[in-house]
Amino acid sequence: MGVTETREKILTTAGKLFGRYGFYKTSIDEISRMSRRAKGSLYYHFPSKEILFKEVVASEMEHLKSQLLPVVNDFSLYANEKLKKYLTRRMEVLSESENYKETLKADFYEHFDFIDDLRKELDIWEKEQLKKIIQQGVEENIFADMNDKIEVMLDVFLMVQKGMEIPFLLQRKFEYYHPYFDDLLNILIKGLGK
Amino acid sequence: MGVTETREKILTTAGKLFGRYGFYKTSIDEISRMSRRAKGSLYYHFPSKEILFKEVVASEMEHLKSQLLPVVNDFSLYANEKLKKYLTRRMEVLSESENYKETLKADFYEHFDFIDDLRKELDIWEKEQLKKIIQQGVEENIFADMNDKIEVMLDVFLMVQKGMEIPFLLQRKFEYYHPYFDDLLNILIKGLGK
DNA sequence: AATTAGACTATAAAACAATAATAGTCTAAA
DNA sequence: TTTAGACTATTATTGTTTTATAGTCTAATT
Repeated sequence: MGVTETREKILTTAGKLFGRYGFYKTSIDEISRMSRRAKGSLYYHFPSKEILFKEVVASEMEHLKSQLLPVVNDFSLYANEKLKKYLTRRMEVLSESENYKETLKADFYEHFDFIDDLRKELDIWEKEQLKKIIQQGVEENIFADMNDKIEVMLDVFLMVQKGMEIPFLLQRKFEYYHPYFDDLLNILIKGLGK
Repeated sequence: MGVTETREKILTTAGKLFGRYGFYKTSIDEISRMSRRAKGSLYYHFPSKEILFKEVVASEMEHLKSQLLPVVNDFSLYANEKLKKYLTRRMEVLSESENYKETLKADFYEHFDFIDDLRKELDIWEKEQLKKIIQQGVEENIFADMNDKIEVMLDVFLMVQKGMEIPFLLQRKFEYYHPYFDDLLNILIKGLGK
């Protein structure tokens, strides 16, 4: 039994339990029992329940990145198609990311502030990717050049994304609005156009 | 003391209390006490606490409409400016509508289904107004004609609006994002453009 | 160095029962 | 149409006891 194996087992079990029952309704003893590892083992690898949860969320965020990166780096796509694909894929992946959703829910009534730095990190990463796409679009002469306004616009973009997360991910309206989502993106992309 | 006077007094007092303490933390006895009307009087005018609250919300919605209608009917404005003014005014008015916000909060954990029909009514009204503005823009040759797609686009519009309500109205990000809101609207309007 | 079982503690949550608050009704009077 | 106030059935609240939980520690095992 290697070190990585135990750590990984704990992490995936915790991911499933937290994802299903939420942070508060999942106990360390339960994770220990279900992963078939001693409690001491959990605390050998993770100093606290919060940090364990944080790592679970972090791995979901890594998964999101791993799904988005190929889109960003696919240079057979024009910037407008790329942006559309990016945003669609993003929602698809997040709609399966139970623990990310859990943090959204929590945000509403209690707020897990121990997750804040992860969120900020993801925001920065996403802004970088979106910036690349928009700059590609400017070079391809399909997006208007916003010069110094680009940073502000990226903030607006993230805000809109976040605004949609609650109805889409928590109120399960993504499936319902999926057919219209395409039209919304078309408007957005046209709005960015030259 | 006329009939209308008592009804009105109860309604405004209830509006203030519900707006400040929420539906559950405001009691009928409190409303009775603060409005200086007997409990029997409340029940003479309003058959239940729920319906009283509903009327309070309804009056906030009427206020919103009264603020938006002059914008819609101001034909000195081009459709793009009009749409921008409409959406900005909408957020401004709603950010002061404490009981509307209360229903948003409730939507999240308990959901007041006795308010659903009011919401649906407002949605229909808003779609009508937005439709007028968009059609005006098409006639003015500044918005692209979306023909049969217009109904779908209106749904998308409402969805985006609702998506923004939570961060804007509940998480008080409206003030923070206010300077960027303008840029967002510019993109949206350009996206609708010819 | 990594893992285990299990005892242990301080704190937080659940369960329960007693008490108070509340929505809604009713009456008799003004 | 409005009032004061008594009344009831149902919910909340409060305080107390019991149980569950996060986190620690140890001694043994691999």
